[in-house]
Amino acid sequence: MPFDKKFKIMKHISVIDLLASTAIHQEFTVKGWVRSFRANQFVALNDGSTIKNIQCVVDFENTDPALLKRITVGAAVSITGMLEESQGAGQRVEIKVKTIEIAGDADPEEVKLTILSPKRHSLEKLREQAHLRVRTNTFGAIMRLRSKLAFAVHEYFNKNGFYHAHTPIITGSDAEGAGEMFRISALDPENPPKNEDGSIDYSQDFFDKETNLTVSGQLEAETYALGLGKVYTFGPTFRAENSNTSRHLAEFWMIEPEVAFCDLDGNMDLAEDFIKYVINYALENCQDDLEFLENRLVQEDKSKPQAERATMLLRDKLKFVVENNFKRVSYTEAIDILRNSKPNKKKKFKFPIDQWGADLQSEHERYLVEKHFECPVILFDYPANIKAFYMRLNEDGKTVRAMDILFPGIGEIVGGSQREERLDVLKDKMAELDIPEEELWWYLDTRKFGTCIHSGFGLGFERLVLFATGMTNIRDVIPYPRFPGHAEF
RNA sequence: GAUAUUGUAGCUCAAUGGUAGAGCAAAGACUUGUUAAGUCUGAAGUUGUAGGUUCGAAUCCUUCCAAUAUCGCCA
Repeated sequence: MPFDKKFKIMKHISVIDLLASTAIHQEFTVKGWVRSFRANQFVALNDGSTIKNIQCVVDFENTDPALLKRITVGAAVSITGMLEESQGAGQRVEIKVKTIEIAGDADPEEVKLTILSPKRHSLEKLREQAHLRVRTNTFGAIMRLRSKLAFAVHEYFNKNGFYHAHTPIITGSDAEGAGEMFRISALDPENPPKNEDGSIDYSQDFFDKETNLTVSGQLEAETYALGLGKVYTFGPTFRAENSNTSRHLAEFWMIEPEVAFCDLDGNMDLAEDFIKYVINYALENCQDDLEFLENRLVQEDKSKPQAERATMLLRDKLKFVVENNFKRVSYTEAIDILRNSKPNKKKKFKFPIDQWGADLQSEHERYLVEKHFECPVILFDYPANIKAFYMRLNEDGKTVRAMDILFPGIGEIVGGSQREERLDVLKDKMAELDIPEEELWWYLDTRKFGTCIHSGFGLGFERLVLFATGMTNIRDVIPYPRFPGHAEF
């Protein structure tokens, strides 16, 4: 039984249920926000349950003009009336209004200064009013899709025998090496206790040590994989990097599965299967929102030169990902492809590829994904010296069992690896990179007590939402984006 | 952090160094089965900021601020 019926919390029906209802000539109460009020009688009402509006027809000749005047764009209203078949062409059913109550007024003179005013607004303008943008069609669609995708993430792992591990947000280890961290402290910033050498004495802080916001739950997830077998984390992650791009955030949500007795091949299989499941879930469960976002992109493309237009519609692009295998290519093969590529020979790359061992720049990744293979690509077996300390060293002694998944238009969406399970090799690597063993004693313990082959990856949730929605700026797929200089709202 | 571009009405944009203008939105009136409704009317501006060049600056120069894109770091 639906929650609303069971607990009688809501005495009104949602728009999504009303639009699907066949209860013609029955009375309903519906509550939402006025999207438009046409011809003094047609209220387009939206309550967020779906991108679609319910049309409510007001008998304006028998309604107090003072009340009609308060039915303005953005106002919250409660409408009671009969569900009837619509005489107009745009909708199957509509509500013949019996009573209309203004729950919350919206002064048109003030509404016109906001993005609520009924016209097209740029995404930049919407970003400045992030608290109101969820009331627009575009952001309603994006955020409903984001919510559904998050649900699909949990559903996938739950169906496949994974346990959700809640790894800490506050971390006492600063050896993860995934980026600059945000320090957290309860000390008086005006007058912190000092050591003799003038540095801040964190032993007097809340946790008796220096602590930060997590940059990754991976190390903790590894310890849980080596007990629960298959685990995943899905939570906020923080990076204090001064990154100003359309695909980086200082606060983002990361999905990190970790699996015991799983090698890199199994890891790639998991990542590919997972992504396909989640994208397919959106295709099957978010059709109205995807249709709207697809049309939005088509409209946007019309103002672009032919060469910059999308070659595939949004939903076709998603279907393509679901139905086709990702191309798996070793780093060494990728270097060969790039070295012999036209842009490399014609010196079109800003960073020419000449020898094995070079880190791939985004221009190279884009070439592989968007020009050469034209599909998602999994790159694996990277040179050891450009990757993190915990990745499994291959028998060749120079590559590690790392893999990145590259998506068209987005770049790196997944970064993962088989983890180094051999205690001596791991210790040598840490010594090489000056990572103190004392910091990670608990992590090293996993390699002492019943170590085993295991693998995992990190997937940036917002990058997945970017791909699924066809949006191009990551700040538009999270309610309140955090990036350098921006923590408003 | 680097580079580039942009900043004019609520929004999207015009304006050769010479009177700041249009569309949309909003307001008022009319119309009333509309689908981003329609018709008419009036209103709306310290051209991001601070300085400079010039008889004259939205326009040229400099400072600062902001936004966006690309790059680096990554997810």
